[in-house]
Amino acid sequence: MERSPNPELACPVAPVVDIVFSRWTTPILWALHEYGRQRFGELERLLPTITPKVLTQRLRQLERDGLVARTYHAEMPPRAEYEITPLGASLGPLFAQLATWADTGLPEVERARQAYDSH
Amino acid sequence: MERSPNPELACPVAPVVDIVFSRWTTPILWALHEYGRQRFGELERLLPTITPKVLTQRLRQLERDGLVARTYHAEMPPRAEYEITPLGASLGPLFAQLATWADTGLPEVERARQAYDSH
DNA sequence: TCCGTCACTTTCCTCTAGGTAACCAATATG
DNA sequence: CATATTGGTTACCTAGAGGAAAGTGACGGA
Repeated sequence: MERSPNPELACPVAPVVDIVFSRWTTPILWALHEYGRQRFGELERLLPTITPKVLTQRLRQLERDGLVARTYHAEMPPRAEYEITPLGASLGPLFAQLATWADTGLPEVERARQAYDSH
Repeated sequence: MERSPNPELACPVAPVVDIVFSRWTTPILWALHEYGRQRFGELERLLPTITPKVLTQRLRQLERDGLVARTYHAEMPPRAEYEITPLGASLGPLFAQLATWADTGLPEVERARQAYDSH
């Protein structure tokens, strides 16, 4: 979770990577950005292979980092709603550019791998 | 290394994350982009806390993915040079945008964390 | 003959993100 | 009474990334 003193000295991008890019944080942010405010169970359905433990962990981290806001209604059964904050939404253009790069970049990476793997 | 079937279904950004964003791949790409072609030992000096094992591992992966090119001179002592490929360089604007986001985003994240941690 | 240089390689270890499965509180409904 | 619902929690386990430290091969120089 904590970066050693060096990588970020050499690279201003490194600290952002820690906060935004991991297996599930990116899909969660994307889902909230695409489909708007969602309940816990709705997020589970949008990300069918995530487990409740991990979903809670990532949501808590995103909440702590100010990228996602949680609203809890102590009804019975309870209701919890998650939505993107303005800070989280400010990542939108970045995600869009990443998705654009993926369109042409991923196929090129795939070709490079096949070339490399066949000596 | 392999994504389960789902996260990328929900999020077109996820596959890119695997290729580009990890502890050391980002700093390595950044260093090669900033300072141009570098020898193995020069990279070690630019990233003082990386170990040779990990540097080799990440460079091989970047080479296989077509983001970095390796030139080996079988002299004695040997000489190996690494440089960014056009595909790797095409990530430049993205990294720039990430660095820009970091300027205002990271302090906001820091404030959010302090607010969260003091209940 | 021993030392140093360079680009690694090898072995061993630790740490953590994530997965599996079971459990829980509190209430409404049948 | 049992059951379903919701938003989690808990204990346990595994795989993989990364770190530490030592070794390697081939040669040139002292």
